[in-house]
Amino acid sequence: MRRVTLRDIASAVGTTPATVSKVLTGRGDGLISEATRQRIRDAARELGYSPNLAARALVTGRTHCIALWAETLADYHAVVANVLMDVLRPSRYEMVITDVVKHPDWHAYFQRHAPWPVDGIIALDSPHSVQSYLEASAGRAAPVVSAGAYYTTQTDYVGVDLATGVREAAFHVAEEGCKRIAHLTCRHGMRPNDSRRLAYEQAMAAMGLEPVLLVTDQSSRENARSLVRELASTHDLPDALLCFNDEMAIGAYRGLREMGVRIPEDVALTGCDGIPDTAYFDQPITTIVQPVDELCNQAWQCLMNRLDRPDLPLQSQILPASLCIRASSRRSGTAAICASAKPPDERPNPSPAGGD
Amino acid sequence: MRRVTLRDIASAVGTTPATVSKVLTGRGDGLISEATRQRIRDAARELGYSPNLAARALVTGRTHCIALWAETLADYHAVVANVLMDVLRPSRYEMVITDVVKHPDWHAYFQRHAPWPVDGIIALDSPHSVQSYLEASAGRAAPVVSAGAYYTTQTDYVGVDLATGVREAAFHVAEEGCKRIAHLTCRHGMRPNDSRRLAYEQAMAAMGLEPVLLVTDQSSRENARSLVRELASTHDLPDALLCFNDEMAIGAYRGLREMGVRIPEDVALTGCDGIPDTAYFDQPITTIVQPVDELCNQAWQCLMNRLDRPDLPLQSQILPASLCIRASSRRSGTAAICASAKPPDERPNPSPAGGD
DNA sequence: TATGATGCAGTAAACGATTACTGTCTAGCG
DNA sequence: CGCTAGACAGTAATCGTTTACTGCATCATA
Repeated sequence: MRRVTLRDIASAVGTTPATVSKVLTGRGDGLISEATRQRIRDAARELGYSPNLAARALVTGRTHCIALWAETLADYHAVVANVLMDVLRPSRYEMVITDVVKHPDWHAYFQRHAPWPVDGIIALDSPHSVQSYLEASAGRAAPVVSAGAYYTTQTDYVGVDLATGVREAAFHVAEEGCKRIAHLTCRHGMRPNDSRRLAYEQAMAAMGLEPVLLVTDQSSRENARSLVRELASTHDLPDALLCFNDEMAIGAYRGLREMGVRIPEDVALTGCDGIPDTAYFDQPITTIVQPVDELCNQAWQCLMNRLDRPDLPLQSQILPASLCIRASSRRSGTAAICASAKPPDERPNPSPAGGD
Repeated sequence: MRRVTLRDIASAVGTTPATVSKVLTGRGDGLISEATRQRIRDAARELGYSPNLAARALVTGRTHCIALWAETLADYHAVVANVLMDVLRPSRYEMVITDVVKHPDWHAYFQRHAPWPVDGIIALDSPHSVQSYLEASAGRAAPVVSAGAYYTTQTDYVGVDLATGVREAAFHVAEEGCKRIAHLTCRHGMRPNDSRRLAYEQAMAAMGLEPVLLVTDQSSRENARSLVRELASTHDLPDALLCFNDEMAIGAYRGLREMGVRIPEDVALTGCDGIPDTAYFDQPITTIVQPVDELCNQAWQCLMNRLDRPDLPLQSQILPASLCIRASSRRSGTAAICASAKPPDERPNPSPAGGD
């Protein structure tokens, strides 16, 4: 069954596609009589018309679709993706998600996708993909807004200041009586410009403590878990573990508990990002909460601005993160100190699995 | 800077857009001389050409884009989305994600999107959206493959048999000595055709035990948590809690621990879906593991089949799930019994937050 | 009765690709 | 020399919209 087109409606009503287009896009308000408008709308409904968005995109140059670039859809990234969808919903924009990082050949990928199907891109913590993209498409690219913890001057940027949170975390565990405070990070956290590691080292220096860097290959739960198990079996554990992100904190949590290590009595534990999961453990995990709602809203607004006025100077802004102190790092008996003391997943979550 | 088009390449090489198109799409193999082909390819690279996919889609009728409909991008759904992206990657297809459920006006939504930008749709546990879609678009729709736990005869279907898992779970906790075995579910789980609840009731009947249904409004962690806390405070707890899904199990876990209830000694706990999180708790949570890889592969293949041969009869298949028994339900001292004894997130997870 | 406004709707040219056809040129053959 | 086949490339229609422009009544005004 062939799709219904403007022409079909036009001939049903006895008019032309142009008129139908004007009416259906709402651009015919002073131009087409109310009677005709009504007849066209009725016919459209009756025939089950829906526009061919490819044709529309071809002529308008807009697809009403944006891309989210993230390395994966798990964990923190999934949280962001979810919020971003909430932000987009009223806007009539769709979102295509690409795990840029996993694509074996960026250049080929960009060659194919530089122009499409998106009007713009929000790149979450993907500085290298962005750079690669900008190079590959030399000015002809859909605009990019970088978001996340990695600063860039090549695109609009909405960042989160995790460094302050990490410093606070370091001081906090010190106040709780920890002496040997380690930073559990990964290869990426070891890059020269990683703000979390730098903040950790800074804080340690300020307190006159020796920094201890524990580095895994990737920031996965399993990597953190096995590293911690190894440490525990050689009795080489620090008494505080500040983790690169919540994933690593959760892996470390499990590793410690498996080895019979008590949290926080033997080892105080903190994560970073503020994903909901951290709140549900026997000892809820202290974490640095990212302002995800704000991040998504700002990134979206920024992108819309850029689409409206492509030659604005590059914008950039940094949002604050906040340390949420929970049981995993609290040795003294003080009460919870946390921006959001309750589990952070109070975001309306309307339907159950199998729902809709 | 205007985008580069076929015409630009053509005039650079001194030929026509048609020829360029043939070469660049690989359809010019016997038709265009090798010399010309080379010149065209060089020019394309040099000018930084990338095709306008809207134009291509308009004439070919294919967008090389599919939609994933899910209610959210968290939890189990995020796991599926992630795997699906892995499945899609080699195929040169993109994925747009829509949380159909949250759209306030389905009909309006479908009116806008029925045709686009997708060649097909994979609908994860979204029976109502699918139905609504099929009605709204009467045969003119992009094909849909339903996936998940809710059976439908209106589209191709790749399902997962959770019922068997639930029965096994019920028998398992009974064997562990539980007498008062409750099912913690939500409004959706109470629908007449919910296979999990039915399986639970069946198993209870088979064992001659009284079924106890605990029902929350939605399947969220927080709902489960508060319900369980209430139960604990009125000393009305069962000694086993079979949860609708892992979300509810995790919420229940937290609720129980907050109230000082021991798992599994006081209450044995099981979840459903097999999301990685369940493996990291002090008492790792028994769960029914969905074969997500298989699910995604089959759904994708099914969709591709349908696109190739639109008038094939509807296909449907059911995949088995498997009970993964962990500490949260094991009262006797037996060893782990689990298809995958290790945490289920061994799927390559190449990069850390902030990576790329 | 000319003269513009004004209100409505049609005309036709894009947008950038794909593709069925048509055409030209050369070579080979009888 | 005439004819055909094959190799190569150009022509032009098409996909379904949007939109700048033109056209035609009708009606009020000078």
